[in-house]
Amino acid sequence: MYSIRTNDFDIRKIAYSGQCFRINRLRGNVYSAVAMGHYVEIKQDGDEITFSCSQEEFEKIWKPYFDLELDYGDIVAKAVTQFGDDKFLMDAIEYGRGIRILRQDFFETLISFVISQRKSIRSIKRCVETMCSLYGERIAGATFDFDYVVEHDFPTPEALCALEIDELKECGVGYRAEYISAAARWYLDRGDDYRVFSTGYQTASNILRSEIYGVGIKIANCVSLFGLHHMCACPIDVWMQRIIDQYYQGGLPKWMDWEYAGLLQQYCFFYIREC
DNA sequence: GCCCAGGCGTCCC
DNA sequence: GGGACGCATGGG
Repeated sequence: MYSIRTNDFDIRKIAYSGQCFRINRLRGNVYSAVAMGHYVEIKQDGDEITFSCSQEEFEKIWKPYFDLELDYGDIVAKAVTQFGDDKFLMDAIEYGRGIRILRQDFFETLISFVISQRKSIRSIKRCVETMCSLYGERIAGATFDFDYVVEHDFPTPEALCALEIDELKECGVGYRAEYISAAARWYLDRGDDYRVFSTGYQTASNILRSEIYGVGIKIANCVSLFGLHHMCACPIDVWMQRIIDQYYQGGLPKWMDWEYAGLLQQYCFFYIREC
């Protein structure tokens, strides 16, 4: 086990923030997470966060995954300075305090958000979990109570690419099976190209949107934000559109041009869904 | 039965 | 470029 103390971290809000689909509440203040080929449990008591893994694994895997090098308090302070007159945004930030933008695996993020279209978060989670248990490699990790539990990693691009459409449909993804297959093939053929990873938001987003069948503007923005950590990417889904219509009279708020618009978007998304 | 869910491709203008 | 429409599936 390894513990840290930090503000601006709330595992409950992160788990329900809709950016990741494999963090789940186990009981009370204990959550499980599967990412980057690892399983971990996380317990939060106030500002004390305990991970069911070694310090080495924390430093290598979970510290970057939860973006713990970045000072979110500093970003929020800047947002308050610049957009303090935006009442809705200030309320959303206060409510969502503790949410972070995770540094998730690119391929997992791509496939997960291809699945996400016209689905509820609950339904996305079920599809992703089924896909992992059917086609993902087995991994082992430690819990708080036992030193060994078996889980499944997210499937590799090779694994998904090799599947028939009907096999993908066994995960409950419906018509998105064709999109998943196309995205996996794209990744194997061209995705590991430096173009996508070593370029800025605008270029990366355009590549994703124009080259991958089934990826439009919204999913390209989700992948840019959650899979490439371009913090200016600001996905607009039905919930964000609702906010724009109800609180901004249909016009885009000023903060959406900001370099951390994606983080602010996440606060707003979480706020409007829970309130 | 109906409507909705972290949308997109296609068709048509 | 923008608007209408169909799309698989599960939950309320």
